[in-house]
Amino acid sequence: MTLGRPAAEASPAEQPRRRPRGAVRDGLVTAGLELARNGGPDAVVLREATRMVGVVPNAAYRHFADRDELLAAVCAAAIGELADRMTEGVARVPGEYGDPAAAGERLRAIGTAYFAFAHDEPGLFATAFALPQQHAYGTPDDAAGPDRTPLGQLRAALDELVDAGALDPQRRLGKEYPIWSTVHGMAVLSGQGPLRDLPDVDRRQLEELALMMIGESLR
Amino acid sequence: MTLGRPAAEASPAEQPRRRPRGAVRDGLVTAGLELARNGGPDAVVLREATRMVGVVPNAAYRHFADRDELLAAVCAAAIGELADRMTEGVARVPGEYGDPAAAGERLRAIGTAYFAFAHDEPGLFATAFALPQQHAYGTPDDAAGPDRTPLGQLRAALDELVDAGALDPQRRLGKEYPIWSTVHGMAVLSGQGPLRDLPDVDRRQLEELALMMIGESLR
DNA sequence: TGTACATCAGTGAACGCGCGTTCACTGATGTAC
DNA sequence: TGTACATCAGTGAACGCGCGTTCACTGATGTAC
Repeated sequence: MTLGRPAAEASPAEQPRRRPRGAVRDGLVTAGLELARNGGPDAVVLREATRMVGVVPNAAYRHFADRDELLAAVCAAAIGELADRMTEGVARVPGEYGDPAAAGERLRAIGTAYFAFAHDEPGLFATAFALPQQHAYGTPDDAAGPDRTPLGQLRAALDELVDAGALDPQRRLGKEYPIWSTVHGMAVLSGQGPLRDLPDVDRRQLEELALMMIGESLR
Repeated sequence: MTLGRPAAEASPAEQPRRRPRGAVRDGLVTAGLELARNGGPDAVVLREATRMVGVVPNAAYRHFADRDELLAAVCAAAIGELADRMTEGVARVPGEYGDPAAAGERLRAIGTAYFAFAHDEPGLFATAFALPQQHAYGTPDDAAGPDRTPLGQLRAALDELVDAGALDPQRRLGKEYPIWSTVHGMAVLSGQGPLRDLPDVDRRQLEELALMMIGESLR
């Protein structure tokens, strides 16, 4: 898998050798993301990323202070992929805002997307939580607009349940954290964790149990 | 921190140079455990462990096929420490077997011990779940006798709740997994995870919310 | 009880590896006047 | 519009590092007869 041109087969003066602004940086992040996809955070090797982009290793230092800063960017991208999956899952649920049943389904869709991401992309999932220093998990990238982070989307789903009258505002307080924990814990245990060798059927059943437990705790 | 004698200051022929049987192997595991305590699974470096024991690097290969086998032993030891903490926590709860309130407290003690271990020993906690290949989590080391593994102890607590009449046997089925997930998820998120920078007070509050959610799901 | 021999558990030296990172450089691009 | 210069984004070469692992060896311990 090669991104950009490897130096070996350089274009024969047809194009300026210079890449468009930001292309190398973007390429490094994309390459790092691919490495993370296949091997988790430890596989995000700076030299390998530069090789994939077709650039000399130290060129990376024009764009990142060190390897950790590259990893941070990759990590943010991984979180973004998880967030996208959630958004898609939620969008797929019919029913207008405030409908109690639909609100419940949307919350469930968030959990399901979480499980699916952890299962389909174990490397990215691990990377999303291998934050070298930053969070970017609960803090919106923009001050305005809806919070598209995973935690933000979970909060929105719970808020809708309250608006729909399906959840007592009193019991809403802080509920996102135990719920997140339950989903995350199951994803970890059945993914990389001790339950990772379970057959698919069993795993799905455990995931279902987790979602049911969450449902119970909202009733 | 040095275990055993470093080769430098060898005893001047006072003792036979030979260590008692199994001492080097045990020393390597102990050294590895110490490394894991301070830096997680990645810090379990074979050469460093041999240095701590005071033995030449390749001596380790008399006792382990490779680094992964050493890590597996260290990982098992870390799981053992977690299990010990649970056992102690449960033992500290008064009230005889079958008393509903006491049974509930014992289940809670298991969760509390889990949180405390994750918080006090983040390196060991991470190592306990960095299983290179094996499980040893839900499978008892002995066919006979009570299951002392973390999952085994959780199961026992739930079984007692059933025996005490505090939990419908119907609802008992598979409950250990969502419960484990909730506790594990919270431990991970607030430990190494995105919530790791929370002040102690807030963290404890979230842990409490997780335990409450578990309580609700048993009612 | 004594001898012969196999096994065990260590030593010493070396290997190849790939990594992150630094240095001095160069040529293209963008900017000020 | 043209020139002078600063900045940007790459190259090329090299570094030190510590790791896991292999090889051939040696001397002590345990075992068979």
